[in-house]
Amino acid sequence: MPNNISDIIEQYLKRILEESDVGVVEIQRSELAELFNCVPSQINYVISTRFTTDHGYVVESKRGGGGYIRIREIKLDPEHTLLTLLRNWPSELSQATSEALIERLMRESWLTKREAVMLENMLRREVVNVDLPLRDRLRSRLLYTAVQVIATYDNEDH
Amino acid sequence: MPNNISDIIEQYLKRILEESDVGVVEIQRSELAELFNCVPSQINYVISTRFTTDHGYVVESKRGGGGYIRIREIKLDPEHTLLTLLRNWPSELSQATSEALIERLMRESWLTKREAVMLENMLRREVVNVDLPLRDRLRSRLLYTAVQVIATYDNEDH
DNA sequence: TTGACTTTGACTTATCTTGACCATATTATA
DNA sequence: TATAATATGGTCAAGATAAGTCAAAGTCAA
Repeated sequence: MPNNISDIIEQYLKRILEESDVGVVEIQRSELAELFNCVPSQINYVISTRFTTDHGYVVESKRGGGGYIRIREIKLDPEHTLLTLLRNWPSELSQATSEALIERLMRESWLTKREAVMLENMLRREVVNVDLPLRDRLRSRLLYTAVQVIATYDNEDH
Repeated sequence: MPNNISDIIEQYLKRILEESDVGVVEIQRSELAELFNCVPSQINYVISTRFTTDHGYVVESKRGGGGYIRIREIKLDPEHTLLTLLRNWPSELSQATSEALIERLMRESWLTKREAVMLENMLRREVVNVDLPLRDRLRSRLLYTAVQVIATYDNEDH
């Protein structure tokens, strides 16, 4: 069915991702581009259109010698709790709302008690003390990033 | 996974450091360079990017005949580590410095791996995306708060 | 023929590698 | 003992490597 390079690269990456049973794939942009005879930035296009958090992936990368692009799958529970949460993430978060969210995540065992306390304190307005509405946007990005991490990294302590 | 010589040399040195249970490793620059087939100054690069005081290491060296480079891992007094750290907290923190600090706290078991990854990601400039120098001040406050929590909240790991 | 999606490439940023030249300590020699 | 030779390590800037951004151009279906 795939009739363009982007679709082909997408399928390729998803196949590799399935074969790696840890849900992580690491590639070199230029290498992959060469494999599919396209310009390197095409890889960025594929990633930014098909491997977003909406799609259930988190991407990291490093430039320079020995650089890479790493794609991780978001871990799914039956309810797709974290994926759903990330998909509908609000662009602004008040302190009260973020605290409620953190409490909920802790109740559902996504966060340890200590992580929850840490996040709650970090997101207090005295700490994130920039002017509104920037503050609420910043708080949103911070917690979003934290949730992204718990969605992709296993916590060996629990 | 390390795809470049610098990472490999870093891992090598850290392994040697662990094996030597006094937390000290002494090398000869040219010898090490030869071992990894690189120019001697590459060793300096590795040290200056991965074994700084922020990372929790002290490096001494001597030139001339019988010269050496000695890397010492500095473990702070377990009783007062975090309090001392908090007392001398810098008002601004770059991304590189905060990453070094987080890595160090993890090495000394003050942070779990997941907490460390979470904090590192939250403190990235793309996330804390306000203009400098505000960004570095904000990063400082955020990490300060996190460390404060792990200092007061003695979790099950300690 | 318009609009969404894809492809391309010029330019930017980040990180690592290399080498020429510099500084300092030890050892040999006058 | 002074000085020269040798043996190390240090600095820094240029070059190499690799990913990111963005906008212009191309494609294709409705």
